[in-house]
Amino acid sequence: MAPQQEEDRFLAAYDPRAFDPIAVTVDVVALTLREGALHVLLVRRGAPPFEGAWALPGGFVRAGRESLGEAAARELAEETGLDAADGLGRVHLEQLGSYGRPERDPRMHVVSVAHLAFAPDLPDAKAGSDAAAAAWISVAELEPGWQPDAADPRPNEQGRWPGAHGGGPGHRPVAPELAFDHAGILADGLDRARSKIEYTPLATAFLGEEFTISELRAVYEAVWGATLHAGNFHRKVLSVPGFVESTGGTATHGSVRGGPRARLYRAGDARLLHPALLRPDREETVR
Amino acid sequence: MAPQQEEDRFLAAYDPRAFDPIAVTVDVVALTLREGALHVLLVRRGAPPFEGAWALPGGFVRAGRESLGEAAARELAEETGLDAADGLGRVHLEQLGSYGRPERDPRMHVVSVAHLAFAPDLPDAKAGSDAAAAAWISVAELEPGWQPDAADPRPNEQGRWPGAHGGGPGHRPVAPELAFDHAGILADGLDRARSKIEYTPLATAFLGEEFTISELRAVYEAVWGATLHAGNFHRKVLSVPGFVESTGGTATHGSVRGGPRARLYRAGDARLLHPALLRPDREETVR
DNA sequence: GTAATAGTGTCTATAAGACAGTATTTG
DNA sequence: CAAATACTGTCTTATAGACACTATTAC
Repeated sequence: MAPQQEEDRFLAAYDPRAFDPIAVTVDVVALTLREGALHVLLVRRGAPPFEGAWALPGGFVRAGRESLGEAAARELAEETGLDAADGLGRVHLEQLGSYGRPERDPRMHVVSVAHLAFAPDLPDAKAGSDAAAAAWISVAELEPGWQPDAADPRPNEQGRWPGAHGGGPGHRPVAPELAFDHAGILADGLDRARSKIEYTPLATAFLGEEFTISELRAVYEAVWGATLHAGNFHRKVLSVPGFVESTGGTATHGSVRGGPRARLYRAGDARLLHPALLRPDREETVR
Repeated sequence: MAPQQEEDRFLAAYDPRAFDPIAVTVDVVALTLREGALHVLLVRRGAPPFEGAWALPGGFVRAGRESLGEAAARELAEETGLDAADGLGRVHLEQLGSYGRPERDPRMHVVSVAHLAFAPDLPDAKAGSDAAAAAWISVAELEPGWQPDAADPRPNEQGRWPGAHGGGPGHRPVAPELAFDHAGILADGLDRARSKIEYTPLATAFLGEEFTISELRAVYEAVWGATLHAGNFHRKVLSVPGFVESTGGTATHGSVRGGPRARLYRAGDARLLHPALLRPDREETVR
């Protein structure tokens, strides 16, 4: 190590302020199900850099005043309009990872601590103070390897691009570039979500307090982009201890297209699923 | 949101420097096997705060000059004496998570991006510039719920506490408090390591280029603190595609206490294990 | 020789998936 | 009534673990 660097380090041990500053932000990959398809919360940036581009919601951590998780919950609340009282408590929020390449923000070195959130269907997003717009965007339209007929998500009138990046009605809009390195963060978040529901009961975080097994299966199908066998899924879920517990009730209606009224369940007390629900068809893509 | 805070945010969108600074550090939970037992690299702090206490190796990220992973690799190299040339390349290094409670460092708000490293048996550690000492410390002596006879690690002459926190020869020293929140980071790192070797082939990162199945089993036994069935483990490892591949060679000697010469293997090309090697006995501790 | 180990065979319990079948509801 | 769905039964295959057995090496 060069002598100058050693001197730097020595000083820093006594006063970290001797270093050039690095800004710390939190970003949130917030996922929800709308119209049977997986959606992510995005904001349109109202200021440079990347003004006008879509980005993950996030912002600077308030030094000395909040932890990383608190900052992420605050940013999420600002964009969703939720507060702790009316449902933020039902949202699952976990840390995803930190992103700190020096050139990832043109202004200065910014380290972003990304978080991942699973939310039940929420009302339309509303822009926070520094965003021009906020919206739930269909993940299928954002992913490069999008396969339009995988899992057959119902055509959604809701999830269209609000405004920008045109494409008249009926046209599939071109997936936009996300600001900064947010495309990579989103990809990591989707990876994490897809594997996390394998071995934890967090798929239930996408649903209301009470749900049917079919609704739970719809979560897995939307997140994984795969069709699951209804009968085997049903038995499997009920056989994993602590995954779900019966409420004793039944749904008030059958399905839209017929069928008996399904029984209702709530999330159980397990934190990990034993045995896990493994994704189908991953053997060869993995090596 | 209060008007003053909105104003803060508006300005920050244009100039992040308007915020109070947060320092960014990296810390490394570096694990290795010595004398058949899991060890972690610790340093004795040579400067306040927590001067004289043991801590994870780490330091400040150099603003604008390195990514988080590069900073972690640099800090690890400084304490282990390795450089990219002579073996740092064989060390597995991944991000563990970030820790940012405002009060975790008494000097100022410091966000630490913790990393996790798996290393083959390395030479004795040597203190970096700002540490009074560095040493590989037996993990068993650091964990609260330590069970002295679990997995029967051989009594190690090497892993004793060098100096501090006395305890004469033959006495088990009291586990010391780690500086900052490093005890929690270490616990998270051990959790991650224990689950990561279930579904990835990273246990091989603790071994040399060539190894026997028994050496690989010793890694699992040391990390999990459990005894595994030799015969079933052997067959299981060979049955997972891409986990290990034969080199064609055999060990030059049998085991210390007899037995045939074992065949040699190297790490295969799989990145995930299918099916995974599940830890025994976790059903009820998990809920 | 004795003891420990490497590697393999076999049996059982469990789990996953394919498939079928019954009862219930919508339209 | 026709069609879709909720849920259960059954069969086949893959896997995990218990146990046993042989061959090989150290001392």
